[in-house]
Amino acid sequence: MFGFDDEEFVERETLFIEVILPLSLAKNYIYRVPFELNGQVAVGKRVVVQFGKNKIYTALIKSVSNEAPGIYEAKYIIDVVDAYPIITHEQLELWDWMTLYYMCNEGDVMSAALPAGLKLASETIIVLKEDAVPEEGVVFTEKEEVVLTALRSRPRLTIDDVSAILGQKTVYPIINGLLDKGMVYIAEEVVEKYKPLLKSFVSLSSFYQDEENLRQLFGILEKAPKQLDALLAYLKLFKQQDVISKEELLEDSNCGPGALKSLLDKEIFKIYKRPVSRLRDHSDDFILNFELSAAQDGALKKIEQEFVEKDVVLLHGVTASGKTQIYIKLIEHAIEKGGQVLFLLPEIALTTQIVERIQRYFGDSIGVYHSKFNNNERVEIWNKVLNGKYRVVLGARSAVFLPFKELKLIVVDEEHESSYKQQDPAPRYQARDAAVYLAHLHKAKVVLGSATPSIESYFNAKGGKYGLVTINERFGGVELPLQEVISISEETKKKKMVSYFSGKLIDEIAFTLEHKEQVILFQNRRGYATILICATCGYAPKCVNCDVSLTYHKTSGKLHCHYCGYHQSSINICPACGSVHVEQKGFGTERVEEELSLIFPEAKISRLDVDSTRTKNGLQQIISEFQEKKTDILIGTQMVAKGLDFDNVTLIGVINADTLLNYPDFRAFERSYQLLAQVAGRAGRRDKQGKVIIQAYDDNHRIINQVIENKYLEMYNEELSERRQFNYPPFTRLIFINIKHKDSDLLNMASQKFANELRAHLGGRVLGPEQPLVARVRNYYIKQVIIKSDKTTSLPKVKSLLKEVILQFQAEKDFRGLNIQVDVDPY
DNA sequence: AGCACGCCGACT
DNA sequence: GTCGGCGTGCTC
Repeated sequence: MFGFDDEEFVERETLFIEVILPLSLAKNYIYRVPFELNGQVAVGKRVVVQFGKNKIYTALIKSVSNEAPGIYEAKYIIDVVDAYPIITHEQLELWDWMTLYYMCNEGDVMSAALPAGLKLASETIIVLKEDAVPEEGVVFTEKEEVVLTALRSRPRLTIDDVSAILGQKTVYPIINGLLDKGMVYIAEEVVEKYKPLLKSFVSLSSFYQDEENLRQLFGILEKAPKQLDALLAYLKLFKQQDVISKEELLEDSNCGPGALKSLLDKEIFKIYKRPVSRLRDHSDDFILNFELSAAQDGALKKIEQEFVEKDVVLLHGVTASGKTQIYIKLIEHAIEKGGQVLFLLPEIALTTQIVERIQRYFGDSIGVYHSKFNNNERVEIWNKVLNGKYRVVLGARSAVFLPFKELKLIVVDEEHESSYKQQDPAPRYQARDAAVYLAHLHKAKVVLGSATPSIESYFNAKGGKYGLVTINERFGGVELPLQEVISISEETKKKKMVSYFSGKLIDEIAFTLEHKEQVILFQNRRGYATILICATCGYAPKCVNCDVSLTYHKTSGKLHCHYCGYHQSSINICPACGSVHVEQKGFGTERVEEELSLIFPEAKISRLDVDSTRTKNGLQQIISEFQEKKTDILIGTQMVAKGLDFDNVTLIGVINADTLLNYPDFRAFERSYQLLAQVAGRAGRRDKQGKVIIQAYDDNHRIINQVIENKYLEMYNEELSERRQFNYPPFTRLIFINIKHKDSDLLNMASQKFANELRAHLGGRVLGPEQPLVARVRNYYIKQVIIKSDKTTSLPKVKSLLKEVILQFQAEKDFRGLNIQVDVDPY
């Protein structure tokens, strides 16, 4: 080709790129591409850019254009990192959606999405100029001298190093001084954090690959039996596999490293290094052979049938109904069609058998992705998903960010779990919802599975947006536990209550212990007494921050606030009137433990709540002691309902279900039902039917019966229609706004004003500032304002209004220092 | 996120 | 006087 061809033209064009920086910034920045890099820039690749004075970051190219920004001169990019885009088009779309939907910055999403290993680290490095001679008349300060001396023994120092050497934080004046005096310069070093793991492999040198030479070698090695042994082991291994690692050879040949070294010295063997996977090998091709039960098969067919019309199906299957097998079949079908599958699990579930079972079933083509893995491993999984080596990925919420290419199916197990919602750093996303959107981008299907579905998923299923499939029987003939609701009022009348326990519950506990089986008792309050109250004047100690009653903890002898962690020593005399009649009202796990030990002095009882597990390893120790049957009875708060599997528990008692059913909002009532259903489903073994005893006052019997009869979803209906009656929109988009400040009075004032401002814009649908609760984290007070926008107001509209109000608000001089976090929780 | 700049109080 | 604290604003 001669003359002006296209390529030459492209090279002459000046390109500008919009990049996302991995920082929480309100907008993206535009950089200029030097001609020589024109051919390399592409959307989805990373670039090295200088941002600010002397910081270097890797940013991601969001778009490429040839129009220069009008007002400012764009900086040049330093380099292009990737040969190929590491972010797919769909991922960028997901990021976009997330920034809008959860009201955060693109940089927040990028930081959350990329494993740290793909974000390059930059370190500012100070280097001594080799030929530097101070100009005449230049005097160094003492601190400058110290730094210069340090640089002479070690010519490269980071800012942190200088800070350490001088023993002070502010080092910039000194470094600037040295820069001005021409003694040092700043070098920026971008370090790629990911290093592949190299492993040593052994191979026979090419000379001995020849049969004749090899035969002669046997003769030569006759006098060195260990070396001969190594050679034989090598040849044997070579028949089975094409590469042989150093370890394998040493292990198989019982020759020491000495013998191997001599073979290397004699150039019989060669060592070469190559990158290997850090991940555990699951090459054992053990196949779980199972047949679906009729119920499972029916559910599977129904799901696939629903998929014709619907993109999302809610699978409501009772505890132990064998949802995993259904997932496996669905995954199999998706893989057969050449697709990739994402299997989302709550964080805690990732360490349990379900992962192992699926891993065994699908072998090498499966990846596991969650926070316990280090950066290198995460990058490795990322790459394997990108190049399609992994067909199935099991992961916690952050796995929605992986670079899928052929996504066909997403399974969200335990769909109701709150750990799918990221709480603190932005982006505060709900991974289940993000998964639905991700699937939409890939035209993939979604199964949401749960024994206790979330209210929003049920709502979507009921409204016809999602399909609904139900399994009502347990898998493999395991019987549902016998469930019995005991009336506390009636037992009291009959004088059968002993402390907090009904006669029936005590009998059952005794019976269970006799049979060397275990008991879990559930009481959803911690501490000893819920309230202390003066019998004479009615005074009750309250938290100084939160305006809630303090709970008495006998173990610590203190009064604790369960909201903010505030505590003070307990009282025996009423501080208001001096009376000695201070009564205890309400009871928690500590009290249950104490009372129970009086009735069963022989039994070994332990307690599982936030207090008893506060010490390091506390939780693990309590659980393993119970699993090893060193404890007979475990008393716990809702922690006992969370995915714990004990195989010898045949009795579960709910001490007081009424405390569970007192709910101020629909989130709380949802959680109550879930907890109750989870607890009630957990008793029993494969070979023995379990028992569940639920104690409650009469008014709540109907609700409890319905929950345990697994008319779980009907409960939602009732609640929803009740709310409709009161003209209280059952499904609102909630926008939580946390406002933080160090000064609680100012915060109270500001949140009132903020809420009023919002009301003026949004028409009276703002709640929260009236609530007395002000939580305290570190030295900040936190107040929550909640916007309930019903479906008549569009979410983008509410958001833009909200942004406006926040900006306006933060501009006010009185309220500076106010930290406003927005958290959208939409339905 | 850094980092500079500017404004204040407490010290050689 | 200036060192060092923190609040504020900016980075293409």
